[in-house]
Amino acid sequence: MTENDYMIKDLGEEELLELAELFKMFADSTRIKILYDLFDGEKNVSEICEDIEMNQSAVSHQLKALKTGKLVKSRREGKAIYYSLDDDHVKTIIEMGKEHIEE
Amino acid sequence: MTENDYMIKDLGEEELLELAELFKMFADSTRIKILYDLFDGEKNVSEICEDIEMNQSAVSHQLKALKTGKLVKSRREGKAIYYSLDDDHVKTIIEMGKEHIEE
DNA sequence: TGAACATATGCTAATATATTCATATGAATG
DNA sequence: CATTCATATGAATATATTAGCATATGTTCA
Repeated sequence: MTENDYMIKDLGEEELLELAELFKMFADSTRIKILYDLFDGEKNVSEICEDIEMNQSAVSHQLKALKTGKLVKSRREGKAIYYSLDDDHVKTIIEMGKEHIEE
Repeated sequence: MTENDYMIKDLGEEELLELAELFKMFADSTRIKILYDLFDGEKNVSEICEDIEMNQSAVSHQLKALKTGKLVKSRREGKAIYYSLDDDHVKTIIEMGKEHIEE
């Protein structure tokens, strides 16, 4: 690595591990379907289950993972809980992946 | 609204599964270390092993996964085999992830 | 208060994945 | 052409992850 290299390499071990954790969120079919479903905007758990055709328990488990990973946020409205994307980067990251596979 | 509003929703089940497969490549610490190591440019297996401090077999196995996923390419030069990133999107995707975790 | 509804969670079995070890392949060299 | 060096690969083990079931929690409303 040279001093004048324009590409700045500034990720340490710790950050790379964090990155791997982040990408894990997108690396499962159920989770990526949920994220993509939320591109439309806020939805409650039942709606998500219908849209992606997965049972409630599996969806809840994955929503929890996504929430822990700070990719979605939730708010309660009566009995229902509404989830939405928590970060613009989610869309951007998926878009980048999309461009890759489209080649 | 957000900078991502222009984006169309046009991914089907099939493509979402492909996307999950793609992101799996970034979702493991060994693989992301290898990819990031290759930001510097082409390196042979021994160099990569030293850089990321993993044994040769583990690195070879993950290089194979990355090659299957079309994220790296290789060429032989004598006894050594040199690997390099096969797609500009690799850098972009990692960069997007980096921006996410930096917030 | 209790029944009905929406969601979450603990546990478990099935499955997937990563690492390591031992060995194979393939190239260079004396 | 036998040895050494670089890398790949197969098998076994260890570990992680997922989905589904059963049940718990929390909310509404009669």
